[in-house]
Amino acid sequence: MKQKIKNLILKAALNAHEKGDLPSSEFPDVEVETPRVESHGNFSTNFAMATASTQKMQPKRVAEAIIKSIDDTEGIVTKTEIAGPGFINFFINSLAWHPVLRRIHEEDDRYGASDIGRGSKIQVEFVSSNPTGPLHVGHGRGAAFGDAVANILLFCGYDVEKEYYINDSGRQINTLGRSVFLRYRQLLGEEIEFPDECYQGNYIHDLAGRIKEDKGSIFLDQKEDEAVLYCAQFAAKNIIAGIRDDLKSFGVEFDNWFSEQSLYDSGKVDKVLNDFRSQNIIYEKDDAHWFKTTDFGDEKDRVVVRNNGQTTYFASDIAYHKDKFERGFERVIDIWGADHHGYIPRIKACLAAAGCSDEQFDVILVQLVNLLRGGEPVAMSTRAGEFVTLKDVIDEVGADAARFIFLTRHHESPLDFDLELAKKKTNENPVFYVQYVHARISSIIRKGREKGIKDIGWDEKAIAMLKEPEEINLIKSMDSYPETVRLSAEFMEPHRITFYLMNLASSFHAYYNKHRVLTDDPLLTGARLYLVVAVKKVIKNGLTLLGVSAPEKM
RNA sequence: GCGCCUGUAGCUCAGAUGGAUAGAGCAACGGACUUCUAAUCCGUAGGUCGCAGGUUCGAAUCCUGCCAGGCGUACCA
Repeated sequence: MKQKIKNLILKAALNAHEKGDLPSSEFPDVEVETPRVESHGNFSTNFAMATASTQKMQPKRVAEAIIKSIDDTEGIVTKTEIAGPGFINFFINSLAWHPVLRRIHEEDDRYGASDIGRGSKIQVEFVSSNPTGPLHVGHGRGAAFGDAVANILLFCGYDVEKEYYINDSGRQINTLGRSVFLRYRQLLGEEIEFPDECYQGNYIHDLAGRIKEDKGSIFLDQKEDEAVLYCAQFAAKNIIAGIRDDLKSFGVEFDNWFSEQSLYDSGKVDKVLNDFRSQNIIYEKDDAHWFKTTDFGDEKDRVVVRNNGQTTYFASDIAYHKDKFERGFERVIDIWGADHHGYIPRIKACLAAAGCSDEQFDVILVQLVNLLRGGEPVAMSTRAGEFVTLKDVIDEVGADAARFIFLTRHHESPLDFDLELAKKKTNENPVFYVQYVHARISSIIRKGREKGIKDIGWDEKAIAMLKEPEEINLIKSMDSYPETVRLSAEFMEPHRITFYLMNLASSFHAYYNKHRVLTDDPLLTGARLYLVVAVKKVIKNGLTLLGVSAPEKM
């Protein structure tokens, strides 16, 4: 509808110019918005004000000229007015909204989809938690966010690949192996002090126990290096499998699991370091190798090879990001926890050095999650290995509630996640509020079938009976869904869809409480069913993008 | 110290990339179920958009400075 109004305005402006009412044919983009106040009409444009200076006319005069030239062949506009400093307000004929319903029924689960991505290859990398322990709540937010972004981009015509980067190499894996090995020795009766820098969680105990069951005490007689290596590989493999399971029960599946170690095995890390050496952007100082990231906007240079000869994680990250672009992605999105933000200039420096364009790469930071229970903070300490895992949360509140709540905030806004609130089945908890719409409509449909009411499809005469303000309101809301999806994709902000759904749900509940769908009038009943089924489709459509289910019954 | 993020109703947050009189939910108060699911709805009340300047027809939104909170500032990831 907004697009139609835009077209009307642009045509009117061109007409007015031809007639000589407007001196210039240069026009800015037409911006049409939905005013907050109803008395300002259904749509409003600042076009007259925006073009006034190039026309060298007063905004109100421009507005008059445009209104005079509006050619509304479809009869969608009932009234126009000039208001304030030069706004043009449009009032829409309520019957003109009805075709929106037909479109929703026709496009069905593709309603709101678009081709703004034009099939371009885009990679979304998220979660990428180290395989040294289970996922916690914060990872859940990243997972819900990344998955929703990927869904939305796919829906908008991008060729999306979801990737998880596994840091299965380097120091922390060695520490993991040592942690498990030490617990293993303790289990076999040795008295050893367990160092602070080792991983403390119970899962380390469990893994050590499994090794003991499988292999007995054989590692006590082997070289420590080999034993640690075995423990590390065993532990990492099992932890990754656990992460994969947790994500799956959270409804998140990746297209690709990318191993850091593979970059070493294929020689890609060495190659990129050598390339950079030959470009003289890696130099030696204090027995270490430094990448001159300051040449590319970073505040200080960064070590890529330590003085003990080991590469840093940063070395493989250079190779990794270069590899992403070599795989042909036109755009690469990294989703990180906000605590890693200091790392952005470094990665941008790599890409600049490798000749990749800044515009093709974006980092989206997701703020951390404060876990609460009944308003009180839940104590968590990663060091002491005491934390609420993502699995705990899914088991307690359910994947739907968790995912939805994670998406009720802008990603850069910190989020309080209250376990008690997430379980509440009241208006305080928006998940059920939205899902309830779907269940209610499903129930109406079932009741209708019991009564033998048949679907009418698109019947102009019947649909014309939909003229209650609450009905028009619902249609207007659904009309704006495709735009919401589009903006949500452009800004990579899934929370727009969350808020949209809460808003649509509110309009529906208001309608439901005031009017009956199944009435004595078959024609009216048919029309209202047609309306309500459209609402059901849009609700399901939006929930699906967020990765939340749409239940038939609650 | 420097960098990034945040600051909007008592609480939790939106605010369509500069528009008209600032928007929800919760909490508070008052109402609505013999009905298609009350996990719902209707009404009332609630504001110096952190503070101070600036840009312009017009600022919660853009610029500058300050205040408060969070995070970061490794030869850890």
